[in-house]
This record gives sequence, C-alpha cells and structure tokens, in this order.
Amino acid sequence: MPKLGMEPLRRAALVEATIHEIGAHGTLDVTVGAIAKRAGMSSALAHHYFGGKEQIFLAAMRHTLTVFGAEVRAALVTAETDTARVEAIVRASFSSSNFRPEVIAAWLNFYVLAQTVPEAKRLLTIYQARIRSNLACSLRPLIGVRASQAASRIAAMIDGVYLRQSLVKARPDQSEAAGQVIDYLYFELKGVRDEQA
Amino acid sequence: MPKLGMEPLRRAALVEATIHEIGAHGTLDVTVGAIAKRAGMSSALAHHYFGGKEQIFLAAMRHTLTVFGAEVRAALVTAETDTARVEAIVRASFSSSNFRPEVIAAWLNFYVLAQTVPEAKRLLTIYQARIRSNLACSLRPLIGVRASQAASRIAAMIDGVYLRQSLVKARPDQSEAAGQVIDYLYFELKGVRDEQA
DNA sequence: ATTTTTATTGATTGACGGGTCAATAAAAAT
DNA sequence: ATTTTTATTGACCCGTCAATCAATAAAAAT
Repeated sequence: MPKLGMEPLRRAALVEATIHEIGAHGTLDVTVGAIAKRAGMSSALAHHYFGGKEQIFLAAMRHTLTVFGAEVRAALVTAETDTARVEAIVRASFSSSNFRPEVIAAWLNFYVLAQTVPEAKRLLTIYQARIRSNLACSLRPLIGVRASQAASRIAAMIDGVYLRQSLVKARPDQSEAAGQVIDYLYFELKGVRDEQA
Repeated sequence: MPKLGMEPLRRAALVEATIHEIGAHGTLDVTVGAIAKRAGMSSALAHHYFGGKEQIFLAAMRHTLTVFGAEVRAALVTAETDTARVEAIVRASFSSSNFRPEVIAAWLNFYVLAQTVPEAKRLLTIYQARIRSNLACSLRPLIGVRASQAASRIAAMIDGVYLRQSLVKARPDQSEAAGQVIDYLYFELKGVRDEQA
C-alpha cells in the first residue's frame, strides 16, 4: 500500500532513528537493521534511500549540525549588544537540547568519524569556522584585532567544557558550563582596557 | 617452544598493538585478530591473557593515561616557579607525542568508550581530576581562592584546543596550541591584580 | 620419570550484519 | 488498459568476528 512522496518522510525518520540509536549504544556500532526497525521500516528500505550505512551517518550528522546552527541563529536575533551576542552563542552551545544523551553521543562519535571520513571532517570544519566567525564578528567592536584569537579560545573552551560536563558529570549543569566560559569572556573584555590604558 | 615469563611481554605487545590498530582505523572497530597479528601472536593467545576485547581496550587506555601522566610529572620536576609549573602542564598536554595520530585516535575513542563502560569513565575522571588538581595547586599561590575555578577553565581549554587542533588542522601545531592556552593563563594572572586593587 | 604449570595455536562454533535482489503492489502517466 | 514509476519487503549471500577448546610442547616442580 505505497503512499507517494514517502522519501522525505522516510529519510527524516531514519535520521532521527539513527541519532537515537547512536545515543542508546553510545557508539557508531549500530546496525542498519536496528535503525530501520526504530524508524518503522525494513533495512532494505534504508539502503534503498541512503545507499549505505555511511551515508546514513553523514545525514544524521548534517541534521545535528543544522539543528545546532538554527539554535545559535535563533539565540542571536534576540541579542541586542555585541556582548549579548557572544553570550548568546555560549548559552546556545550549552542549551539543554545539546546535553541530551543522544546528542552528546552523536557529537563524540562525529569527532571519531571525522578522522577517517573526509565529508564528516568537512562538516565539522565548517561548523567550527562558523562559530569562530560569529564570535569574532561580535568581539571585534569590543576588543579589536584581538577578536580573532579570542574567538578561537572561546570556541575551544566551549568544546572543552562541553566534553568535561558530558563525560564526568552525572547530570551536566548548563548554567555552570555557560558561566565558566562567560567568566573567561569577561577576562578578555577587561583585558583590552588594560592594554589600551 | 614456550619461553617462560612471557605474560608481561605479551600484554605489553598487545597494548602497543591495540593503540596502533586503533590509530590505523581511527575507531574502536578493530578486531582482536588484527591486534594479535600486529603483536605477533594468535588471537587465541590475546584472549588467553586478557579475557576479552573490552579488557584489552581498558588496558590500552590505562597505558595511554599512564604515559601521559608520566610526561606531565617529568615536565613538572624541571619547573621552578608556580607559573612555570602551570605552563609545563599545558605544554606537556600538547607535546608532539600527544599529537601522534594513534594517540589522538586513542583519546577520541576513549571518550566514546567512557559513555558506556564504567571503568573507562572512571579512568578518564581520575585523569581529569588529577590535571585540575595539579593546575589548582600551582595556581593557588598566584590567584588564591579563584585557583580552583581557573584550573577547571584551563583544563577545559586544553581539551578544547586539543580537539580542534587534532581534527581540523592538517598538521597540528603544538606551540600555537600551547600559546593559546598560556595566553589565557596570563589573563587569569593579570585578572587577580585588578580584583585585589 | 612423571606430573604440573605455562605458553601457544589451529580449528571450530555460533552469531551477526551489510548489502543485493527478485518479487509484490499501489499510484501515475501514457 | 497497459506501462512506468515509486514504495516496500523477505529472503539470501557472503563475509567477519569474538570466544572456546582441544591439542601440542617446553619448562618446572615433584
């Protein structure tokens, strides 16, 4: 009983199921069969629409990155000042949706994937460049030429704090995480006064 | 032709082979057979000495953490001042031995493993606590009560910078990486003057 | 000398998993 | 009415792999 126009629905269901399956296992060691079952279809259909396991993973990665990018953009529009914009990016990075176990698992495994799958590396690189560029853009009016360096460091600290909160903490604390990075941000903002004085 | 006292040699060879195999694949998706072959023995012998795949991984992880810990300790003994000690920890974290591809792969995959294998999580937690404690210890004489917070942030930035350098850069640059974190360190050191003034 | 311990492997088992394919069926196009 | 396109699956093939076991052999202990 085939209904038409199934392709986008099936693809979306598979992507969603993939992220949940990765989250449930913590690994990329998930079977196409399990993903398909979770998405309510046969594994043959999954292969039909995506061609292979790697393609499914890449689609899931693109989706995760897209969702995150949208969150950041949404947080940016409500921010009025440059400082608020930087803070918004930091807070969005530690939003509760990013601390959902399956999202954590996805990110960690995408890092692993990026080592060997060029497309995965490309996607991650783009994401990192975009965050850094967003940060630098808002920082430049505040600290001038040092904005670029500071953006790199803030971006790195976001990743590092995220990593630590995800792994060690039983329940990650988003406000503590954001606070750590924002504290550092104020060091940067205060630093420029000293240098210019 | 069994020579006696083989066990420690075999174990060491397997651990070494495991790390290289993980590095070659970028994943924990390595077979006991391949590890054993690289270590010059049968897969049956690997099982004989370690009991199972997971045990082999954990042994490899312990080894990696031990080696890193030794590096840090070695760097610490040559540092005279508190500032030098903090810098030593940072530089040791970005030593060229830590940027070898197989070491990068090992770390990334250990993070993944820590999500599901309690012993792996325990090992990582201990490592992180030790680094933070080392940093805080040297920072306390310099910035007092803020040492603990600063140590957390520095530790996080180390992880974050390491992650970014490992993934995005074609050839990771150890001095650039260390420089980024050390620049931040000086913000912290300068910051306290402002607060106390 | 024989018993026990340590070292070692080839062969086997049992399970699993990615990918393919032919077959079925409903909708669309002709 | 028939052909084409889209949707869908069960069955299958081929390969892999972790773990086990029985067998072999040298050293140590008795």
